[in-house]
Amino acid sequence: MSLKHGLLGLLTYGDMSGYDLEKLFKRSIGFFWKAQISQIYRDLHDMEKKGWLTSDRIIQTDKPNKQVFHITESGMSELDRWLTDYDVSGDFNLRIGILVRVFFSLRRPKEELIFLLERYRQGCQKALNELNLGEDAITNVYKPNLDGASMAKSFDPIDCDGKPDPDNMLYLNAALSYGRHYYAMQMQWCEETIASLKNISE
Amino acid sequence: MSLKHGLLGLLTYGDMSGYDLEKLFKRSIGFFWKAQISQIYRDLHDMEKKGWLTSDRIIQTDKPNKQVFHITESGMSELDRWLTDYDVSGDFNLRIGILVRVFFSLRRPKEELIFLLERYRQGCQKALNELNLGEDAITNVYKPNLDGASMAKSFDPIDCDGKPDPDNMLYLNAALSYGRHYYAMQMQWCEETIASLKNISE
DNA sequence: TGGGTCATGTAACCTGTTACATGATTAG
DNA sequence: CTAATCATGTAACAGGTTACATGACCCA
Repeated sequence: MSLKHGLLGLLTYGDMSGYDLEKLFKRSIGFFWKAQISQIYRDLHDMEKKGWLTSDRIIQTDKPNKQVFHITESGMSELDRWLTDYDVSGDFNLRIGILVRVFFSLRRPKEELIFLLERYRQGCQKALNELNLGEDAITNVYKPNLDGASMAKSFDPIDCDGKPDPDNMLYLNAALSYGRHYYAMQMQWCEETIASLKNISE
Repeated sequence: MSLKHGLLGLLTYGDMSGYDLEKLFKRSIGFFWKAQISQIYRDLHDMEKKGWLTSDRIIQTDKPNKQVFHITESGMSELDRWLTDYDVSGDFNLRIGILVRVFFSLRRPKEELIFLLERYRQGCQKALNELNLGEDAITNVYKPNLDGASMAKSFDPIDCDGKPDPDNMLYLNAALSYGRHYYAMQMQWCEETIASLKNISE
């Protein structure tokens, strides 16, 4: 379980609607956890039923009305419970689809796998570029597109004087650093594997 | 979707029961895709309904009876369709729980995260050891514990003369190589992150 | 006598995906 | 005129997890 906890975490920075959350999610946790907007809405309503959130319906005339969620004491303690009890063993239940594909490659021509790995490498490169863009956006005087109450000002790791919050940046950097390691590792693996496939087929 | 395709792939090596498949799965694809036995049974029955498999009930007197599954032409073509159409984009829908945990670490004492990362590093070390043990078992005249009809002889990447099948080993090695890269990368990331956390707190 | 292996599964649940629907406003 | 953005969701489905149940045999 974790989309719920991701959303709880983001809601500690301020009250937001599902729509706001999705955008913030994409620019932050989204680099290592993909979420569908439909699931965000569902989980928000689930969490409201559990008492982890409350919500207010904001009437707007120029735009559609919005439902703004607020984390409760109970939600806060659930978040802290999750953080404290976090069990790493679940992280070793891997599901790396590409390796299943590689494993059964004897059934297909070698060129097909080389082509596939080339596409995979490109995908990694693209993801790495997006990660670096996201990092730039955050570290270089990044400002979320606030429109008053809707977006949490305090999410911004840069404080009011324009200086980064060193602790928040530390954790953000740790996560981004994983991303860089991860994609670089995979690109290297692709290149090595492609090379070994080409050696054999010559 | 992919447990089904993993099972289809293994069944190309020979007819097996759900129980046999689970053991074989653990020693092969299991290094990069974890499966529950209950799901294996369910998916086998689903696939039989779809016509990808047929099954025979084998009556045994000393042991419980078993249901042995056989891949059909239709199952073979589904496997090949999946191999050919494999879409890498799904592999970039990451869900790396530990990074969500790291991202919200400002809410918890630093020591807690250091402790968590230390456990994570140990988990990687353990997974890496298991991978190496598995590799040894396969490359050094590995023989699956065959008991006649139940286990597929042809799964063994070592042929009848005791020499490895070079092509099959190539794909197996590519997958194992990913595993080594993957765990080594994560261990390095843990060490770097722990070091940076300790620097700050001093 | 107790625990492990053999061998099968069911049921409830949780999580995530895909496709669809509505309808106004705004920018190119 | 068209596409995007704002803002909300529902329904059906696919995939994975957890807990439970049965019952015999074998080994220490």
